[in-house]
Amino acid sequence: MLPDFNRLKLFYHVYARRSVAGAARDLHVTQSAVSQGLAKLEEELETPLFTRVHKGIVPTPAAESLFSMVKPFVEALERELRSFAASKKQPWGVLRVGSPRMFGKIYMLRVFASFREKYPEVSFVLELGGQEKLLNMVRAGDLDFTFSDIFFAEKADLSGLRDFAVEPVIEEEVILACSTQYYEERIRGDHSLKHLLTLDYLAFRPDQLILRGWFKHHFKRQAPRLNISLTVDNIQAVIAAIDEHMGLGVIASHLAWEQISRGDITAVHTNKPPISNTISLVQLANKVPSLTEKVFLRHFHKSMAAMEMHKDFFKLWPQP
Amino acid sequence: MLPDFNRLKLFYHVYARRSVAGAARDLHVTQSAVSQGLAKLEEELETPLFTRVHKGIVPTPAAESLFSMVKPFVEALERELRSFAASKKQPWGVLRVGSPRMFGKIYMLRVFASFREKYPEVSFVLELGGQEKLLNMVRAGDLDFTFSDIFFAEKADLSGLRDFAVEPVIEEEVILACSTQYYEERIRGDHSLKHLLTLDYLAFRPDQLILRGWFKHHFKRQAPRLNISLTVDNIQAVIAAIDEHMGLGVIASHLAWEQISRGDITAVHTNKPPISNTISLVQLANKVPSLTEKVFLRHFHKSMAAMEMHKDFFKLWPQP
DNA sequence: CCGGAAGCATTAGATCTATTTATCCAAAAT
DNA sequence: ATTTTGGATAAATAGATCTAATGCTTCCGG
Repeated sequence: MLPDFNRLKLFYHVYARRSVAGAARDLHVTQSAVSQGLAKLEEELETPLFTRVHKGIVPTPAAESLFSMVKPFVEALERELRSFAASKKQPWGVLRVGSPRMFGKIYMLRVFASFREKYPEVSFVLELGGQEKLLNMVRAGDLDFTFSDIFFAEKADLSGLRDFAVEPVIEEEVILACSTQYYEERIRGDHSLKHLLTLDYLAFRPDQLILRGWFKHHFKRQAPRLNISLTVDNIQAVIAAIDEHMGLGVIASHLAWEQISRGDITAVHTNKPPISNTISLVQLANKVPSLTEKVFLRHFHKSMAAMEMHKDFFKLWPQP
Repeated sequence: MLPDFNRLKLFYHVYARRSVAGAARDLHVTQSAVSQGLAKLEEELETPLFTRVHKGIVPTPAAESLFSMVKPFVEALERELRSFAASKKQPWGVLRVGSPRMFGKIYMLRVFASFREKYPEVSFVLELGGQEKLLNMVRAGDLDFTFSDIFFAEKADLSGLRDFAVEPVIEEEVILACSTQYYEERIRGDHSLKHLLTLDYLAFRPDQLILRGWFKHHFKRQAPRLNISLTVDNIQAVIAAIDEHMGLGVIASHLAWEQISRGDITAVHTNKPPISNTISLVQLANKVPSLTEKVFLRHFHKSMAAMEMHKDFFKLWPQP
């Protein structure tokens, strides 16, 4: 069906130089090789590409139109090759990373911004979404890597993780919290399941997965219907709702650290340690990371390390 | 420098199928061949194109951007191949023909029009101009063929005609003519060189080549300065000027045949036969004509044959 | 007019490389 | 446990590509 592509490369040189011998020089082969190759191409295409004249060759219309498609290809290819080479010397190009919504909005955007200050040649595609979707995108090559939290995930399809390399990058303490005022009015130390079920809840996303997760972890049973006073897909909005005394929400403690230290927000502990939400970097195990990727991940880890210095502050539990 | 093009073709299939084994099936080779070829391509580019996962491969960003340039090329190539095949079954595409201005405007446009009635898939590029320019364009492959008149050419570079095939297609009788009224008033049978030099002339193009040619032919000497009353590059305008009694112009007799038969225009003969201007079809000798070309030239010759039926009417000379 | 030189085609033989055959490995499906 | 699937690797081979040599034709310089 398609002709031999190397002969098209040969044709490209012959046409560009309008000369068999010239192309031979360009390609560092003998004139005979070019002559034979060209003849074979014409045979393959069943179309004469050049009419032979005394000392030289003259392209036919077929050659012109063939060249008009080979030329842009060769040129694009050369550009491509140069960009491959360039991105081996310095970070360059697009980095496509996935992240859980919360983590992405809070951390990643900041890291991207600071990275781009140093490497403006690198741009980012940030894909926010559920872990399953993100992992599938990594598996399909649509993302270079993704961040993923194990807890928030429903049933981590651990069997399918064979191909992935998973590296924990940060641990969050997941707490159920409300405003101190709400706590004083409605809870006053009664952390029993029965009592908690009478209160108002703030759901992060309609599936209430996170709330259910909290109850499952702390009471070993599926949470029954909860009074949902607000559903919203933005964790900052959940915290704002807590501030407004609208009820209880599950958040990462450090996200509301200021309010907690000031005493505006209070966590509801049980006798079990709080959920530890590990956020991990997930990528294909055998992937050879590009320079861009390596430099970015080094930058990312540095940023995380800087935050880890506050790590102790983020721990509410064990209670004093 | 550039990678092996056949491996790019291989890459195209591997990427399209996201599978080494799949590409092997497409290409009718073994899985091993594809695996090795792909490995070599990655080596050539010094860039991993796929990361190997358990049962399969996942494209890297480099593969994506490479594919984004290979894909349009392959598709364009397939289209091209189809159009090559199509134009072997029926006339198709563009025919680029050269012609002397006069001949082109008078004859060629008509022939094109009638051809396109039958083969609307064929379009034309008509290049009007001097013979040297047109021959060079044929030599360079910019025209498929050209029509050329030998007489009107200055010094036909006959040495350089080795590569051309020349085939006469029509003979014109070239005459010096004026309006009968002008003839009666200013010439009255005195066709001597001396007398003729006192008259007014109409030049077709500023170089006066044609007028000079007429004098050289009939009096065996270079024509001295002539009174040029009008210079114009359109032969119809020359005839119109003759009609308006502005002077003498050199034209092909058949172009003013009606006026001549009506007695409105008179030719100035000498004792030598008039110039015979042979218009020939010129093309590269070794060229294999495309189907389009063959069909068109057959059509052209038929049209010419139809005109040749009037051939006798076009002869003014020998005078009765 | 004659002997290079330039440009391409052609042939036969040498070289190279793309492909196959065969084997292996790991995970998934049966 | 066994088979199946997708891929990697090593060695052998078949086939394509390239070179060397030669011929052909035209142009050019002496």
